[in-house]
Amino acid sequence: MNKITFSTFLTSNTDLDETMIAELMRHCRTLFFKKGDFLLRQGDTCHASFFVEKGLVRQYGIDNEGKEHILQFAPEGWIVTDRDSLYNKTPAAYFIQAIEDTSIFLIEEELVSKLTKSHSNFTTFNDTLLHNHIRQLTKRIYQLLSASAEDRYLSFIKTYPDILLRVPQTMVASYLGITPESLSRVRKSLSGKNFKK
Amino acid sequence: MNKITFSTFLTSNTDLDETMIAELMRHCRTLFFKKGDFLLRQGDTCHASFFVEKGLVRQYGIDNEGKEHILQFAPEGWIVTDRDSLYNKTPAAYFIQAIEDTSIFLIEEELVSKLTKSHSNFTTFNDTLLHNHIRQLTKRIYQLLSASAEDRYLSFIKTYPDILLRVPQTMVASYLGITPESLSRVRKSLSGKNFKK
DNA sequence: TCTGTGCATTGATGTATGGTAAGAACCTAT
DNA sequence: ATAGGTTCTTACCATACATCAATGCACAGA
Repeated sequence: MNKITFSTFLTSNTDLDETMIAELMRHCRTLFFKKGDFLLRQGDTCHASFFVEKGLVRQYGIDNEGKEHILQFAPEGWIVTDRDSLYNKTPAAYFIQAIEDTSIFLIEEELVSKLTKSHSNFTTFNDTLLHNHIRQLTKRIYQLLSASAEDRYLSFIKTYPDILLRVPQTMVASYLGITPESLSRVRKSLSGKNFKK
Repeated sequence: MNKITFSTFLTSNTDLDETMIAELMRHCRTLFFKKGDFLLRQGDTCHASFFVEKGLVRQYGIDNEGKEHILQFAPEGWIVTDRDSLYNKTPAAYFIQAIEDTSIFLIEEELVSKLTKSHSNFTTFNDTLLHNHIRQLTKRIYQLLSASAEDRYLSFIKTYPDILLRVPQTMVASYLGITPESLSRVRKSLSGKNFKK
């Protein structure tokens, strides 16, 4: 996967003008994380949003039995953060971790809230992010309520074909809400179905 | 349940001043829905947010097998809308329906976006709503991934004891992602556990 | 090259939840 | 009070998915 800089992302996906983008760039910095490093730990308070320039990140939680549950993957061009912690300045409930060597464009919340106050363009951009997030979360809930493991897997393949190839199946299973063993069986059963056609 | 007007809601939950609240009131209206009436149908485009003054509303979808899946309940003091449809002006994917006789304070999106541009207080209020929604959705996903039907039911009881008493168990089951029969068994098993202690 | 470590697969078996069908309990309207 | 609808429960059986344990495989490090 190629690197995507935040500035090209903004140029092609928003109405923000050159001046605004340049200002953003001046106040932010790029950080590098090795595979396995944490961008945010459960219990920390989150102060920034993370734009993934290169690499891959996951957000996940650990339940009382020690099992991991993945809320989200974020590859190049995605923004990931703990919105609850960020907005309410409370300890984060989830971890954010690099699962490949990753370069992150760090956007401090302080800067965001400053820009939001002064530039309505930027407010709109932020608003769009929130709405996209809500749409995505709602769709996921609906799927968890209505679809079988197999259907959820098929939908995952279709929606995130790129991610599928970059993460271990264990993590895909965790995202889908099933065990790795079950995912293996789902895949086997699907491959059988394809050959029969 | 007692009626909650939008203006008292705003007074006690936001920073909005009297003038702003008065302006909002002037441009909005209250609508009444009978039990079973639809505030929004799948396929319609949503143009407003619905503040529940009195009564109870649900948002739900129907899958290809004809089964209903409830995304959300909204009792007095809650705001419900189809954010995707509202923001992107696309056809709604879900229904919004009154499940009691309900009085709704209708907030046109056009008004919201006008106020958002001119009054930063109102922008903040709107932003808070979006963040609260995201927090709630994320928590729900995490529960669907990690908790058993019994645990989800216990959590529902704890979080929405009022709603539990006002909706048929069929709907609670649909919200939890299980069948009414399973919910009945979960309840039976729980009542057994309580007596044994 | 050997070896360890993590990941994927498989089989045997267990458990949670679903499907069906019947009846009981409860509303509501006449 | 009766009838007709809906909701809830229960019993029996079916299925989806989990758990446990063993094996194989690939790849990184000594």
